[in-house]
Order: sequence, then structure tokens, then C-alpha cells
Amino acid sequence: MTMEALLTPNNNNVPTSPVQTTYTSTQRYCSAPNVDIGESKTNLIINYLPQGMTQEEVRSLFTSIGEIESCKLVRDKVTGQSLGYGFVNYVREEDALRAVSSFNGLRLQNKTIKVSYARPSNDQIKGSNLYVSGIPKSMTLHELESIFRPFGQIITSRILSDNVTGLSKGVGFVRFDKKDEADVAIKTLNGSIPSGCSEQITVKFANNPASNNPKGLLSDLEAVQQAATTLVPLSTILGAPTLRATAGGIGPMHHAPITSKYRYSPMGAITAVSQPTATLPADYLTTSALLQMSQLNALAGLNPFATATAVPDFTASLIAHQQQQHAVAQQHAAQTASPPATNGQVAGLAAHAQLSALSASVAATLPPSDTAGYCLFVYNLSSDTDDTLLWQLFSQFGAIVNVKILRDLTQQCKGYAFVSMSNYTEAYNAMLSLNGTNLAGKTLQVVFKSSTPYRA
DNA sequence: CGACGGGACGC
DNA sequence: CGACGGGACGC
Repeated sequence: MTMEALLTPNNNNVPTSPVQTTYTSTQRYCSAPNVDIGESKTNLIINYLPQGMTQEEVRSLFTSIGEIESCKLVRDKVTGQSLGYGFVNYVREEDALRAVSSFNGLRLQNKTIKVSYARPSNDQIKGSNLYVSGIPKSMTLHELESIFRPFGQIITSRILSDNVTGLSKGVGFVRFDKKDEADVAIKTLNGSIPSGCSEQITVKFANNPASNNPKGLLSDLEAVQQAATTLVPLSTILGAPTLRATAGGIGPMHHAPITSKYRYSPMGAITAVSQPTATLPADYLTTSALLQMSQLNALAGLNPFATATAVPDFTASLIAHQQQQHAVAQQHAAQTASPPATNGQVAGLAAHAQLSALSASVAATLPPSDTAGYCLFVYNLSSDTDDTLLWQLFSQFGAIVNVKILRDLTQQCKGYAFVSMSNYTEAYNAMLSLNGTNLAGKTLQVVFKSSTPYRA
């Protein structure tokens, strides 16, 4: 994964005008954000959320843009598992617009979320997804859509492709805006032969993913196995129970809030790899353990400093971010940004050494009370830093519990902030990946918050 | 590249 | 150059 790619929301999709869906020759999916919603300019639908992300985490992320009226993560009625999408209704239209601009295309853990206007609630929406088979292997998504477009507004479409070869499997999905549009499409197209083709296509309503997924019970195990290949559990080093298993999100408990007033309790631990036991003192996370873990992670190919030759630079992303903010900032005033777009690059090894030095005598810091999570101290921020930027930077590595930017009397950032993340490993990875990077011409410093004052 | 329709505003 | 919050705990 290139670092340049880390912070690249789809800024091209700023919905100031209807989005033209673009296609490449090999594209097999289509999921353009809604733009031309006539009403409901405050209500957003969020798709492709990471599996473990909770409603409160979604709320926290989107509240960084502005006041929200409601937030609903849609979950399986029986298991409570997130279905990976939800709704965020803002108080103000301009905040909803900024949320689309800022967060559509944002990479969260292993997902790229989609943020678009929710269609007005309508009983015709449900069950309008079609399963199409018999698609000629050479047919493009664009061609498939052109067959279905006469029957209504297509919300999403996709042609499945072979994981290995990347070639079309000849089956796909077309989701219409309304069920009766899907109905007519079935009646007209099922058993038909598209022009220029030789075989019939089959068109029917798609199954509910939850009801036909035999791998459902395996997904947790697969996730654990996948995690085991990319991250070294702390227990390997410490002989201690594993913390929550890694990025990516797994079971419904994965991001369960830590309710203990005291130390971390591994209530969300993955049963396959850990035993819930006593609490884990913060001083368990010694410097040597951190360094060993760093080395082991480097062996696993996880540590970006192990392979990267240059420190990533978020200047371009920052400018894009600021442009977004400026584009809609008229009512929000007080934006006196002057982005110093210097392109300073620092050697990765130097940054790593710096990290080691800063981590000395520093243990993972658990906030004292109600704000559960592992708290990172983020320094060398420019005076115009805002919450959303930090959300975008850090949420790539996992769930953020809280972002706190310290400001002076004129609301200028005092140069530092605290970012609390619910998962230790994710916070650690954020530190490894972001410390020493360039943000707005400054070398960002990210370390676990010290439990004692800096000059103690 | 992945799962786009909840809940409500009374029954 | 410089370098770690705030609310609320309740004696």
C-alpha cells in the first residue's frame, strides 16, 4: 500500500453538479453517489462501512463535520451484526454537503466508504436489487447498464469477476431505485438475448445476502486468520493475553465500548486467539516490547518504514481537504488558512529513530475515565488544523473514539491534539505510519500520550 | 469492489 | 525556537 494512496477521498465527486459516472474498460462495478436528490438535503446514507464499526463510532466521525440530528447504523435484527451501512441526518444542509465532500471515498480500515444523499424514504426502495446471470464474459458494465437503464434509475451495478484471473464470471447485480422498475426489467429482460449476443440472460430478484451466505460463520475465523498473517499479537511478545485482534473489524463485540473505569479489559477479544483474563496494566507495554513488536511487524511486512524509501507527504491531501472546506466555508467563516505547501521529505529511518526516542519511557496511555481508548499525542499541527482532517488521517488505521484539538482564544490550533483510538494495535499502527510524515510542511509527530507532564 | 432502506410520527 | 486536555469525580 502506498502512503500516497492513504488519504485520497474521491474529491472529484464533490456534488455541486450531477456526477457523471465514468467507466474504465475493465470496471465491473458502479456506485456513483446520489447528487440530484430533490429533497432531503440533510439525510445521508453511508455504505461500505467496516464490519466492526459501531453506531457511536459512525456518529463520532460524522459529528466532526457538524451537528447531526440522528445516526442509525443498520444491523441484523437477530445477530446485531452491522450490515455495513447506515444513515446520518444532519441538522444543516451545508454540513451534509461537506460530509459528502469530505468523507465519500474515505478509506476506513479495509473499506472505502460511500457517502451520498439518502433517497427519501419509500416503500418501493426495498428489494429492488436484481441478479443477472448469463452475461457474456466480454460484456462491460457500461453495456450491461445500457440494457437495464431504460427501465429506471440504476443505483448500483456490478459484474462479478474471478478473484484470480480478474475475468468476468458472467453474473452480476443491478439495483434499481424502485421495485416496480426492477419488476418490469425482469418481465422484459429475463430470458431475452441482448442485441449482439447469442445467449439468453437470466434476470431475477437478488437474494438477501444474509440468508444465502454459507460463509457467514466462517467469516470471523477467516478474518482472524487474515489478521494473524499481518499482525503479530502482543501475546507473542509479552506472554500476555492478546489485545483485541487487529484492524479490519470482526465480530459484533469487536468495537464494543470499554466500560471499565480502570484499565483495559479484553472483553472484545477474539475467542480464537485469546482468553479473557485479568486486566492489562499499561506498563505492560514496555519500550522494548514496542520495539520488538515493531521489528516483528516489519518482518510481517506491515511496518511501512521497513519498505518505504521516503516518508509520505500529506501536503496534497491537505490542500485538497482545505479546498473542500473553503468551497463551502462561507457560512462557517473563520477560515484563515494559508497552506504552506512545501514539500519537505524526511528520511524514513530518521523518522523511525525519532519515533523510538519519543517512545522511550512512554507506555500506551489509557484515558482516565469516560473516554475509552488509547490516546495518541499529535504534535506539529498547523494552526488551521480541523477535526475532520485528523479524522481522515487516523481513521484509516482503525476506530477513533475521540479527537481533541487544542485551540487558543482565537480558535487557532495550538499545534497539538489528542486522538483516542479504541484498539491498541490500530493506534500503534497509526503512530508508526503517521509519525514523521509531512503535513502542511511540518513533520508530524505522533506518540502515545504520556501519563505524566512532558517536562516532569 | 463490500450488505442501499431504519425508524417513526400511536395502536 | 517550542512539546501532553478537559470534565467531573467529591473531601
